Amino acid sequence: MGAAKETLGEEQPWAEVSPDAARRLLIAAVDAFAERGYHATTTRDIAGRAGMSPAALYIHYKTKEELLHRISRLGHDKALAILRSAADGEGTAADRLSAAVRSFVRWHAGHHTTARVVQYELDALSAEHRTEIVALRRLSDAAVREIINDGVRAGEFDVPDVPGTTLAVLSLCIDVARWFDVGGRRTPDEVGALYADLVLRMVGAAPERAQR
Amino acid sequence: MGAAKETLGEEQPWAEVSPDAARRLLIAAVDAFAERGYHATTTRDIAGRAGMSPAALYIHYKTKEELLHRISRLGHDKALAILRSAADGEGTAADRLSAAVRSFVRWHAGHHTTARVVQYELDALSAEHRTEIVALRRLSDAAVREIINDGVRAGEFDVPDVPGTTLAVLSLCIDVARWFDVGGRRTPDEVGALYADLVLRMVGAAPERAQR
DNA sequence: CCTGAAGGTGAGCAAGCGCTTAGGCAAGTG
DNA sequence: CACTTGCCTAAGCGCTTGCTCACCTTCAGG
Repeated sequence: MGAAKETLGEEQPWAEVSPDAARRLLIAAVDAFAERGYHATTTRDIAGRAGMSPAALYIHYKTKEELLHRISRLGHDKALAILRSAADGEGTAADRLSAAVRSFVRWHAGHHTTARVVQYELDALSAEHRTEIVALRRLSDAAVREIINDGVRAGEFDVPDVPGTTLAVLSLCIDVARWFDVGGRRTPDEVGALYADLVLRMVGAAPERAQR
Repeated sequence: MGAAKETLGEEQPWAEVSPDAARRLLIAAVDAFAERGYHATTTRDIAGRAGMSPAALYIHYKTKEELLHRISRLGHDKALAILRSAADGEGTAADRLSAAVRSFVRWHAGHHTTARVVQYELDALSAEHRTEIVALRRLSDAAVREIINDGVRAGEFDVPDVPGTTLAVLSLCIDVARWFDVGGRRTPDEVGALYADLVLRMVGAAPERAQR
């Protein structure tokens, strides 16, 4: 399915950020924020990682917070696109929920530095930027809730508390960014598969392999 | 002061911290760290919330990091005690897993300010303190894994990947501290009940509709 | 009464912070 | 050529940070 867009998964991250110096600064900021947190990161550190002087940062970004906002915005856009692509796909609700969780988790594990900044540094955003981002998060919530509602309507799922289960599913996936370790034994693909199975259990979908 | 009654009939939190001024400072630090994060909190802010001058902090604590360490240590001790109390209880593995999740989640929701600091400010600890805390976390992991293993051995659970599922269960519970909102519609008890049900589904325990 | 310990304060230091400014250099355009 | 434009740096400004220090107050024991 979607053979023409097959290569999009391998695209260069942050390709939409230009010019080159701005992208280098943004990547350096992602690394630094993920490693130490936004407030513990200095603008000198970011510029240093990008191989530039501290003042260079302010040519491409108005403030340190604008850098965080750009990262958060792009990351949330990407995360939402992943969820929607799965939600709008073909197949049963179980198929779509499984695909959504698998790809969402794979992204959080594979891009865990970015995801960590995106998911855990919201408080550092300005009030306006935060409300903008929170709106995006509600759309993610709606995408997942829609799949679950479809499954319930179709009789595939058994979910007593749809909003609560939606919250739990998203929370479970998001928290992958906190604990995922590149040096660990699990690959992003493996975690995605494990989590897809766990989530299908949470919604009471009939197990595919054997009935019990 | 403003922080509502978190005790739920239990004893006064932080009762083990003395003298009184040290406890007031610690409670102020918990509030400030939870609200703004460790690095964004100033020692002046902590002292101010406790109604004291900035210098007073250093009579009771050597550094700002020692304050965080004390909070983190006490919080992890409490969380581990909750898990172990449920793990060592009576009943089937499903009963014990359900009880563990319910009380663990209830604590994370009811004491979400403390839990937020405990779970999300580990990186701000010094290297030595962090390894001490990480050891405690491994014990929590072991407590949950033991219950799940018991259930698998007894034929109560169907869990293909025990370490992975253990990780997911703990991750799910911990993340409650991130999103729980006092102003929200759910009480800590309700979230605990919902999550206990979800976790039983994750381990493939036979649904006990009568049980709640 | 005096004395010393315990617990507090006001003032402030050295370091580090986010961010600004003045200016340099290379490339493109009339 | 002169001039603008884009990108970058060295220097540093004004402020805040974690933390210290000289000093004050309270109070129990002799």
